[in-house]
Amino acid sequence: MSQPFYITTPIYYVNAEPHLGHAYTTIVADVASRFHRLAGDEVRFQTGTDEHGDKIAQAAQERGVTPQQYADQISGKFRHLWPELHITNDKFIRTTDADHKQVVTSILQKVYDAGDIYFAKYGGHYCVGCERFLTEHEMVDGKCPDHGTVPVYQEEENYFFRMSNYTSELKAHIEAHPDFIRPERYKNEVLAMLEQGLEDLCISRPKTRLTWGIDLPFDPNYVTYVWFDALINYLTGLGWPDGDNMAKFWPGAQHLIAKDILKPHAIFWPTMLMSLARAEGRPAQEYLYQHLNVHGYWNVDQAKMSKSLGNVVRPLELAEIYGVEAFRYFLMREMSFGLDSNFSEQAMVERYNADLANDLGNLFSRVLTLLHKFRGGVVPQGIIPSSEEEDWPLPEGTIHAGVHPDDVSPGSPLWISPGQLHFMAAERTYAYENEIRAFAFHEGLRWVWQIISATNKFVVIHAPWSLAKDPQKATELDQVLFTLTQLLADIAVLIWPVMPETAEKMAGVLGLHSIAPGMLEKIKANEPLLPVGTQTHQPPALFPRIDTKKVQAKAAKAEQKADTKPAPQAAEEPTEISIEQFGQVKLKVATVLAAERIPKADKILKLTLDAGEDEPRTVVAGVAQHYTPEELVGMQVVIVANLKPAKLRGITSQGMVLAAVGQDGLCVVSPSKPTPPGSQVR
RNA sequence: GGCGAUGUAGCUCAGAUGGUGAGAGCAUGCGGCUCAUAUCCGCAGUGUCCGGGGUUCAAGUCCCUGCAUCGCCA
Repeated sequence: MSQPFYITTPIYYVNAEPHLGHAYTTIVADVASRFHRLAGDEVRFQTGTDEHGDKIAQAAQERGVTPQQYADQISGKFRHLWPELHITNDKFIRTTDADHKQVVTSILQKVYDAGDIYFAKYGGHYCVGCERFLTEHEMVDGKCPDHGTVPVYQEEENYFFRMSNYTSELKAHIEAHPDFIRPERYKNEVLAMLEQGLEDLCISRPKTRLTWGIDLPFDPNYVTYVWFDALINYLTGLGWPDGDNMAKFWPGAQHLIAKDILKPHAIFWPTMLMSLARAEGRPAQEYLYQHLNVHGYWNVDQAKMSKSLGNVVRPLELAEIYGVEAFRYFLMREMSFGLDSNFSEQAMVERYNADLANDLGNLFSRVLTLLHKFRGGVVPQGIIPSSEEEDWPLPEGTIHAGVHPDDVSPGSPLWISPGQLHFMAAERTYAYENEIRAFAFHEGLRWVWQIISATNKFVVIHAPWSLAKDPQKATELDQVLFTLTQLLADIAVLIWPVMPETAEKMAGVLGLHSIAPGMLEKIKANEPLLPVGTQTHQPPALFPRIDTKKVQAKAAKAEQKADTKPAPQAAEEPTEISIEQFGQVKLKVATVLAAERIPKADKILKLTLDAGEDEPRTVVAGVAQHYTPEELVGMQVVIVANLKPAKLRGITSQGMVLAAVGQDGLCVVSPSKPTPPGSQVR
């Protein structure tokens, strides 16, 4: 347990809808939060929306609504997106919240009273798009280089914050705390800015130009500059000045941002905090945040994105297609934190198949199948040796099928004993923890995948299916299956911050009630997570492999469609398919356990089916106009069992019910005699 | 214009303080196993370490220079 952890994302400007960049930042914050919760730390995770400024006022005007209405609308979109991405923020703050206005006002007054804000005349070329004055040098042909518009020359009096006074103090702090800004490249960038010297910061806008903002407490003719307003949200959210959370969480404050807003966070904000500290007569150290974590951009490779969705490419849709968990994993694994990365559907599918389906999903599936086959799914007797050396005794000449004898006799480089595997996992868990704490998520996940890989190797080396053939080796088989099952539990815990739902699903199947703080410590201490005798369940396919050929074919097809504008509908309907193609469709008999109407949906019913699996399936069927729910209960139907789950009216449908489409209605297909649920149909 | 970063196998990238034969993952080829989601394990490669100069007994690793890409600042 360490210091309470306070992580913030930027508050997102409501001039645009949420996109990949917002999602990434927020997912990173969520992963860090979850990791710290797992480590037993107290955690507070805050995100929100920034709602003041010229641009918002303009966008609202264009739509004929008030700025507040407009802000409410976009802010709501952010707020509702996060739960869908399995994000667990403790606080969602808005700069239009009353308490925030209060805090900003109060801080401005303090800083003003302390003499760090002064009034001065300023003239310059103001660009509305940039919301700031441009220097002569910045303009190209008298226009703003970013917006291509001619700035307006304006002379006005404004309030300025004495930022320049803090230049050397900030520089000293950064030099004394090398990880104040990380990764290092951004620290260097900030030092370079400081080297050039800071100017004072204009922190006001006259109301003649803008009214959508927070009034300056010492001059009602002005509103506060958006950055000065926005940054303070990090304090408001904790109940500044004297809320309980303030004392508890502010000392462990860490901010998370994308590189484009480095300057406000690395320069404006610390100097504001130093000024506030000075105004309160406290040391600056008490007010400065602990870390600023800076990440790079996602370059969306349009060419490699799905064409199946048409020409508009929306990375967030990939989360719907391949699952939120895989989406989170991909973002965390693919980007070297701090650097730019490329985002493409192809890269995501490759990671999905290689890391999630082949390595993790398949490991989970094979180990549990073995456990069920040979030990009834019960965790057998076994131990974790107290040291690598004192390993469980290895039978002489243990040679198993699957590998060359020379390669895997005990002592050879490829050999892994149960003790070695456990110790290796413990060691990698330490490494993983260090990387995650340092925001090197991609590195952290690499360590976890080393454990997964070693566990797969362990399966082959010890070949439980061979051990099972020899009754003399029952103890050895017990130990091997014990070890493997414990490793699955370890892995579930380790991936929880990134893929919480998957981890919990794994835990459930393993008979582990929940994933709780303290488990990380157990793994590091080589203590088993699953008691001997624990009953496990049949494994589901965590990440069904994605057939890349199908995806490509689909993409190609969609591309054709896109090329020839009026899509020739009937053109591609293959007249014949192969038996293999048909074999890919898994049809099963299922019994309807329950059926219910869905509010506001007159065509579909929500069915709960027994398909001979551990848990009942939910399938949405479009039969409401032809069957009453009562008629269906108890009836046997045929379902497509391996259909990709789809969301209909907010309900995830895991398959579809087959029905004959006649001239006057639908008729559900049913076996002609009662058949055990789960029976194959072919 | 100033400053900085990056340029290493087909792809994505690791490679403090210069010193045994240049690495990982993915993709590729070959072999093995059959518990598993046609998955897993093993083996095998290929690289002018951006080009050119230099320092050194020794340089992806230091210096200079050129090119390319990107970023920051003006």
